[in-house]
Amino acid sequence: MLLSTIKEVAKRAGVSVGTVSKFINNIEVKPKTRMAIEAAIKELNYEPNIYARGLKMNRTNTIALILPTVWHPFFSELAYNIEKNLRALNYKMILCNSEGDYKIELDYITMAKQNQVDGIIAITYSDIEAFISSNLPMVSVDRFFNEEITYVSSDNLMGGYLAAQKLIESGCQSICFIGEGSKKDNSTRNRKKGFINYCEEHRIDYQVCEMIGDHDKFDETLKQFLMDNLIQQKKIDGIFTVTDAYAYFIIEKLKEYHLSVPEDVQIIGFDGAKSSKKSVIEISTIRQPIELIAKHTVESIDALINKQTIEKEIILPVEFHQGSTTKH
Amino acid sequence: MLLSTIKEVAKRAGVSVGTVSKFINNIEVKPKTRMAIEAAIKELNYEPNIYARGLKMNRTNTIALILPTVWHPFFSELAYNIEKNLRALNYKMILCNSEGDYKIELDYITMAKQNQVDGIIAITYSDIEAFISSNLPMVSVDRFFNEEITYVSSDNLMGGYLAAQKLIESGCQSICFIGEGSKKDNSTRNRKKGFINYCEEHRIDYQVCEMIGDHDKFDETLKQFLMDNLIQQKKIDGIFTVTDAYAYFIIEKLKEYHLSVPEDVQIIGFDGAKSSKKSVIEISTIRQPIELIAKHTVESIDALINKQTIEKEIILPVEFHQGSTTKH
DNA sequence: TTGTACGCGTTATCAA
DNA sequence: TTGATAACGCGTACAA
Repeated sequence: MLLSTIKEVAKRAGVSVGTVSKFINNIEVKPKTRMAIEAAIKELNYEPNIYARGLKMNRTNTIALILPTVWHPFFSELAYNIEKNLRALNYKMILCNSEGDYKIELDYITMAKQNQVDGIIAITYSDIEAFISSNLPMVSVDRFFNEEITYVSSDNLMGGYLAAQKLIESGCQSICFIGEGSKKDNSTRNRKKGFINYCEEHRIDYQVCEMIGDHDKFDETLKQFLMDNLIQQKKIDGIFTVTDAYAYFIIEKLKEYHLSVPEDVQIIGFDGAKSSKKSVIEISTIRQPIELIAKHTVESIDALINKQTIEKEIILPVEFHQGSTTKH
Repeated sequence: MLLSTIKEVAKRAGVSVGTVSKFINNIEVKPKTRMAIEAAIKELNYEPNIYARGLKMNRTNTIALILPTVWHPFFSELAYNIEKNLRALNYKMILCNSEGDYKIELDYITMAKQNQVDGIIAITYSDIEAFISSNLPMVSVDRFFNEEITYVSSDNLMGGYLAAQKLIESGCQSICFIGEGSKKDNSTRNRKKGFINYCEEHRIDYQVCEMIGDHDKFDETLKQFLMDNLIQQKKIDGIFTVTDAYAYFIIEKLKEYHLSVPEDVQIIGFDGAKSSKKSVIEISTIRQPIELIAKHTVESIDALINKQTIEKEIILPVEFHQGSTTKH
């Protein structure tokens, strides 16, 4: 079961390599020669060597997907859908878990530049612009870099707005936003902004518990915030968290103090990812259209690779998912 | 920021391509020439073309990971860890979601044969042996094919045994195994077998609710089983499910009939995967040593690629995780 | 220590 | 319609 080359196939079929190449690439050949080539390929168990082809064509049909970690419901659902869409266009996908580490991200980008891949899909909050050359097609998901770099994102602004609206409509009197952001991460900033927009438009009092950057202290800050506003005094009865993960975390914390959700406090998260195809979303949340994100991301990277012109900014609609953490 | 070739670097540095190649591959050159080459590389923004190298060397430092879907807690945790281990050995990983579809699996294997990858790591229950040539290194995870194909697996037999033991130790009087298997899938069969072994060794009555192959009817079978043994009469007070996913499913079902876990029925699942690094395992379960599996799998595939001799069968220990679905 | 020249497997050009 | 041959970028004998 050894592999053979196009040369051997040509010799066996009694034709030239050029003709075999044409056949492989679906260019018309005489029925008779076609049959001879087909037979030779089968007999010799021939498979085209993609690397020789890549060398010649400067195309490998491979895309790198760089994300923090696939070990996370949102990213695994996204990675699954992106791979599915890529495969439909005959691309392979190299999975790159950067763990949000700038150095690892650069390693992957270096790899990409070595012609390993035709393009990059990245979810990153590091400043990697400088390392992206214009001849390396890239699509950013969730993160805006600059006017040049195509990006695909959920409508985070609308998501935050919707969350505030739903909390109020479900009967909350006093609501807050809880999250941990980074300066770079405009998507989480927009979630907060949308939330605030709604509150200010409707003259509703709101609070924000946030910590930029310094992750270590957030636990403490959060605990203090919950103490002050929920446990010692029930000032707040509605919470919007920047991600579902935070929502789950807070639900656990509240349990410890015997506050019940949604009776005492209602909570809305953000993401709406499921940990597997069959599982269900338990909490109330703003759901990102993951399938759509994947679809548009792949369409964009494919268009970039094929030098077609495309929208540089794609914002996709979110929707509210009613779960068990808000009242009907 | 255009890419340049080794030729251009050589010209710029005033040396030959051979010398540059040596430098790239860490073969000693004179300090003076080294500096000239280093400068030229920087100036020309040179990156070695991995495909030209791969063509020449017949190595690409890329591994294909074939699994049903990364959109699943167990597989995403596994994929994450495998990629991490591969990266440490300087391999890239192509992620292949086969959705358990034989045809898609073969497509990926064809790709692998075209020299896209140096080896395959596969989690599959299809009969793909025939398509694996001996010159394509492969490690199977969880599935035994034959004596030739290296495989890495949890100790499923011990897991089933442990589950039965723990249920009994937690006070169960009458226990059962619930699962859906396939004829090919020896890992789930072993879970059942271990469970039965314990019961028979200790002369404990047990039941089995199982369906091989025909997925459509399983829902109905299961419902009937629960009706007969739990809802109408409380015959059973301990359940071992073949995976965590089934455990969750059954917990939901029991809720509908107002049976509470673990008070009325205790449940132990199998897998113990977390949906993200930070999340916690809620249910009682037999935990697979995912990190260890990843580590040994990667070591094995690397050894195979480098033609080293290795263990053909690696069985790794499982452990019981105490969660909220069994009594202490 | 460095340079030359060939080959890896494929596609593209052009002539037949 | 087919065949011959020159690239593609790199590694490596072998020669200098």
